[in-house]
Amino acid sequence: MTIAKKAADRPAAALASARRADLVRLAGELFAEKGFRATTVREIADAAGILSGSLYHHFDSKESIGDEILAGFLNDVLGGYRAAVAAESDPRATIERIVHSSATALTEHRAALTMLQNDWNHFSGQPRFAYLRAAMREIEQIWVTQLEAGKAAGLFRADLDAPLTYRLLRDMLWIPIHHRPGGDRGRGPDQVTEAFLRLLFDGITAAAPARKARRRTA
Amino acid sequence: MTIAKKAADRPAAALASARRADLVRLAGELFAEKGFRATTVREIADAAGILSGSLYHHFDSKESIGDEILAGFLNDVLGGYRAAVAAESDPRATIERIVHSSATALTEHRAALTMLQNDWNHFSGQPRFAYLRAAMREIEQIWVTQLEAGKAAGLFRADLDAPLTYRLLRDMLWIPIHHRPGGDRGRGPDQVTEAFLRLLFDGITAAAPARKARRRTA
Amino acid sequence: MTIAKKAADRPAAALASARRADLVRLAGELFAEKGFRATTVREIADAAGILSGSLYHHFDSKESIGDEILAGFLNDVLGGYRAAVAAESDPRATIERIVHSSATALTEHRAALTMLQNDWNHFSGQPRFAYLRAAMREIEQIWVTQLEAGKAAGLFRADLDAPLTYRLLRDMLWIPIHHRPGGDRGRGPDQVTEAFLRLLFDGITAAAPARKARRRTA
Amino acid sequence: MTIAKKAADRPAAALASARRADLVRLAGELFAEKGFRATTVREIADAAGILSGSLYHHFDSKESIGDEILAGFLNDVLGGYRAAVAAESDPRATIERIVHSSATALTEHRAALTMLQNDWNHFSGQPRFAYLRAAMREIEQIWVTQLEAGKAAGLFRADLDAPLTYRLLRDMLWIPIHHRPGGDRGRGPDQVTEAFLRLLFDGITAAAPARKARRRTA
DNA sequence: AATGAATGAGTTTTCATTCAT
DNA sequence: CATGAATGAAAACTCATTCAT
Repeated sequence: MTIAKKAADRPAAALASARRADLVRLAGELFAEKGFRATTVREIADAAGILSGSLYHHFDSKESIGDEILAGFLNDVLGGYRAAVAAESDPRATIERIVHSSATALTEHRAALTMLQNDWNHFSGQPRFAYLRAAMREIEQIWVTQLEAGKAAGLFRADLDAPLTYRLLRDMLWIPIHHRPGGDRGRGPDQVTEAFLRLLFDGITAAAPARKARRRTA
Repeated sequence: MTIAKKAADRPAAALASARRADLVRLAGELFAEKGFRATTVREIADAAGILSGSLYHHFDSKESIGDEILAGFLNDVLGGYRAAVAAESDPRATIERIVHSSATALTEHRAALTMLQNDWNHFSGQPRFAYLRAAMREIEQIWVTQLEAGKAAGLFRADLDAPLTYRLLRDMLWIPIHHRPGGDRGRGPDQVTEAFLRLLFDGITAAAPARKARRRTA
Repeated sequence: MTIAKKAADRPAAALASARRADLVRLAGELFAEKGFRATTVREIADAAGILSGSLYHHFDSKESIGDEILAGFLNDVLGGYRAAVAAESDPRATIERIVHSSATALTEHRAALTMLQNDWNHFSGQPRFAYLRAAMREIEQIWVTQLEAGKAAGLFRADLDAPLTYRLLRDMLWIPIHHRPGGDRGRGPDQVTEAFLRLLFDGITAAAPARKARRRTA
Repeated sequence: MTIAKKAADRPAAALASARRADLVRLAGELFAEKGFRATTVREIADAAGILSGSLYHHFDSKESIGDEILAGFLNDVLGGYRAAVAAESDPRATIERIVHSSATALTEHRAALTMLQNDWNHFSGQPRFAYLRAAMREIEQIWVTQLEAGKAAGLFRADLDAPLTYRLLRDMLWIPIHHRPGGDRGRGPDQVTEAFLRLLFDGITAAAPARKARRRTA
């Protein structure tokens, strides 16, 4: 049920190596900064202090480094989504769980996000990365399901267009980590996540204390 | 005060040329589909039915085509923002104006959005595209100003973190056009815009008719 | 019915160019000398007096140069075979026609032979070169058919194993031109072809005028 | 007078090692399938279940594996040729001996043939493999001598061009084993060899019924 | 305005080989 | 004997750009 590549095709040793993990992390940092395509294997090798050809001792292509990073990320994210759904709370609680777990996954996979944002076109077209589209479909389906359930339960607005709302939300979801480290003076991921949930549930409008209507008088 | 390149830089004929405009549009469509960097000048030339070298009769570089597209877009967008602010209504009305004008600009400049999303890193680093960062700063400043004003006027929640809210919102703003044409069965740009505003102002929670309070997540 | 690639996918100009034809001929000479894989694009470019990258203005890959050479050759060869069969003479005359036309094709496509001999494994595995296998099958089938017809007509030995005989013959067929130019002092292609036909029809044994019988191999 | 490398060059242990012999056999199988150059040391190592670097404990280069295989093969083949000549029968019997011994050698050295066919250019240029050219010269010389002797004895056609006939024959000689295992339903090496000799001596033409008869009655 | 040919700097990738452990 | 990591040289290919015609 997981997305992760089977280790079978290459010697297991290659996948386990500590050096290899180092290189993936290193490459990830560069991808996070400049995007996948814009990062050359030479740059990765330079950062690792080796020659570019030497990378191919550990990976059989640049793509496979990307694969490893993306698959790991989506595995984590989907894991969080599925766990949230499996907990079987009410839709609002489920969404809260989802958002919190996403924030965690994002924090631990900084590179994957940039890669998906910058190079989505590049990856999504290749058969090798078919799982990207599949994962996106599953994520959308979970959101839409929860939003509809919330409507049915009277928790969310009855006039909510669930698929459209998901679309509107989608990119916002990626934001918490998009903040450059140190770019958000004094606000940690938790605060950002809370602000997001607050915005999602309640919007920005102040609760109308004395007025009957929520809408303004003009 | 506008961003557009001075016409003086290049032969007036070139700028006036209908062929040139055609080529920019054509290139824009390709950029919208695949991103700026991922589109080769050969592809643009192929689409135009000429050889790649011939493009350099019209433009002195691929970058300058991108420049033209982005500058035109940001000019429109900033125009809308400034007009909204100049109208001097209350913050909520101003924000509505901003969102509506953004939706219009986005519809007319499909290519620019994809370029900014996919190739932001590429452009934002170059001095030539310094105006991109400047425009983004102006846009952020206008949003933050309006959000703060709304708080001061008691329209928006007092606990709103304006800069953070803007960040959360930002990518959502780009969405309306991101929908592939025909991808949103039956929903036109207007409906999408309305849904966005509704989400922004009120969130997804149903108005609690009989309940005491709606209250937050913690 | 021909093997030649449709010109449709690339601008017709590219296929027609005189320069392009020059380059194919040039590459062919190198392939003939050293084999396809053993020849680098740099060598081809050097021979043409340009940089290796410039070759890609004319071809989209080294493989496609090989494709052009091989397809042209097989087209000629198969043309000769089909014409020989269409002439509807007796099998011996048909085989003579086939051998003569093969000798001609070989003389005009020196490179193709070396490529097929040295790099058969390389090409025959790729889907792009599926026509190679198809052509070989057709050639074999024509030979076997003619050999069987000759047996039925009493022209060829009744104990002839047609498929096996073709196998034995096959490589011999390609030889006439394989002789390095100047390597066969005084013998032109015609003499070689005649010697081949004589060997094929009569073997090397002298006609036994007065002797009783000559033995067999046990 | 043998071609085999002097054992003195490398530690006796290495030559004696059973593991080493295994590796040569293994490499040979891969060479037979894909050719020498097209087979990477990594593939050989993979097949042996070790890492590519570890091969260099047994051989000092990939070339030296090829050397071992080719030298062994040519040693066997030349041995057969020389023995056939030393038997001092008539030319026809000598040729029969040669062909039979070649067939045996080929059966036992499948890899060597593919290597010579695919990578002749690669090897024949190197000083280290000078013995290849020498062996080929000796083989040709023996054939030509036997053919000429047969002509002088009135056994072979007086108009036979001996060097040219050898050239025509040459590739056919290698065939018997070239048949993929299982590719020749029901025909073993012996049958193939007989068919070859029959073709060589008598050609494919049926004995002319009304003439005295060149051939037997069947 | 456009062609056709080329440049040149860069890209990913391949692979035999070396060597400290 | 073998590993694991690396080298280094060369391979095929990409692509924005130039320029004489």
